Amino acid sequence: MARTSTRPDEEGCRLSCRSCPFRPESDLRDLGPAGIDLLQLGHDRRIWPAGSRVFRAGDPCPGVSILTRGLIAIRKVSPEGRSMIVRLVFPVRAFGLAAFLGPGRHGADAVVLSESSICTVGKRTVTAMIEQDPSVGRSLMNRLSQDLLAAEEAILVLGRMPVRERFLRLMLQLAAQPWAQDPDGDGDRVQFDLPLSRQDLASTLGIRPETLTRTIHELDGCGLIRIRGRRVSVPDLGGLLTAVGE
Amino acid sequence: MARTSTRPDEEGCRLSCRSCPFRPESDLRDLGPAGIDLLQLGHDRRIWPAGSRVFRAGDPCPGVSILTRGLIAIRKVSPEGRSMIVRLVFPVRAFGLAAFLGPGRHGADAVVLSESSICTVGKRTVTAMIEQDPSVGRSLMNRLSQDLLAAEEAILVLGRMPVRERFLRLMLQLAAQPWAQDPDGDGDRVQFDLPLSRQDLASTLGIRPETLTRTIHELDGCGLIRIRGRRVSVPDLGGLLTAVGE
DNA sequence: GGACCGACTTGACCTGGGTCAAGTCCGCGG
DNA sequence: CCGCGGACTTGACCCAGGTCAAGTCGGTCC
Repeated sequence: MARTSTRPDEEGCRLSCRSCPFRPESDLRDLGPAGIDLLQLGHDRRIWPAGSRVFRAGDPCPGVSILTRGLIAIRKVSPEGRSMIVRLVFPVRAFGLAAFLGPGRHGADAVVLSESSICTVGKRTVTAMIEQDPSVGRSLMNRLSQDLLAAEEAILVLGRMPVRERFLRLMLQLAAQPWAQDPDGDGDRVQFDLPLSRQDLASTLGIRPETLTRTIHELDGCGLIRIRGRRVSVPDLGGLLTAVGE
Repeated sequence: MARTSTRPDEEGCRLSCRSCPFRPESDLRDLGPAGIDLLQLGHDRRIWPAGSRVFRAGDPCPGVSILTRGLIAIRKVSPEGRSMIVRLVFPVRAFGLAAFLGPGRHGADAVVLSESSICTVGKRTVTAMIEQDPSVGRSLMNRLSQDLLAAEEAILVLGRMPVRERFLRLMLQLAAQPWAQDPDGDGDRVQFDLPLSRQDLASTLGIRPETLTRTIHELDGCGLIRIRGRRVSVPDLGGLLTAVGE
């Protein structure tokens, strides 16, 4: 795992795993006191700057990573050099699990899209924690299952829905994350800053940046969502939800 | 799990799990003698006709299924009614695993594309087998991981490759299955009958049947692959492999 | 401040694949 | 043998999104 240009995590250093505010929301929520002690010794938390790479396709997988803050892209590149972001990792999700529980080598790159704080737990520690608390193994399997179901949903969306709807669905995902603000507090309006560049947005949607610009322009016209630079405001979340058919 | 129009599997009835020719190739390969006894009591093997449905999205998941012969499509349908085959299940693979290890309900339909023989193992039996032989749990996780990696590959292919290449890749997958014949025995030529209708092929590729017809016609012209009705012949497997960039 | 550079936008144009409407083919029942 | 119906094909046309070539904008480094 490349450690280029990372620095120890100030927040992390002050926290013990026992009082870590992220763990109860994470896939390690079921860890008992003994398991937490293992985690305390066996984990490493660092801040990764935007643009850095946590691992790349083919790398051996030294353990499991958990994103506590920021945004990670899982990106695949075809032999001819065509690349696509196949999945986004939001906080507080584990990633690199398929490689850990499966073939032992990563099948894609993990790229940091916006400054992220990542907890890395070594293979040996994970195994020990699972032995200590079997429910941890179950919740990791659960995560993997959810990821597979989400990937199959993504295949449906990519294959059968026009760009405009794909884009709106992505915006809804981003609007559900911790960085989204609700100025009125009534749960209807939402505002946030895009944690991805236009290029990365386009790559996530499987389109060209030019098409993304045009799509944003078009959506701006119909008032469902407003995007100026990186600032996104959704005037009516409910309306947006019905627009994507949910 | 719907059992409409299925009949007990003649082959299956004659076989004991101990001597089952499929198990050593399956995800239950690591089962010890005690585990095999559990399987013997806790499994059910039936033949499913083409067109039948093994489960549908939302169904509770009563266990794990293993396809020993035939072909299954995992199909998702969007709320607006647009549907797509998100994955094909080939023999001898387990399916319905994500629901079993995850949320407990299926996220998609499983449709039988060509007459299939399916071994179903109840939840309780699977749990007992895993307790008996922890390596079984590991190989199921392994399967799930492989499925996720394959799904992410499918996203890349769907998002970034033209129809012609998607089609050739699908043909290569089909050519690697047990039904493919090699008339000369030199491993270069391959022949087989398509186990899917044109409609299902199109649905797997995320295109319309009309486009599929045109693509096949076009490929026929350049000699890489020959398709007459359901008969497929690949004159030069190596050439096909390099054509898709591998 | 100014020069530079990369990210983004805009416009003009093209094309892969979708859509719609006729066919044609084939298997089946009578 | 005929008539029917569903799966597949063909042709004509269209349009979403890709491509290419200029822009413009904003940030950073002297």
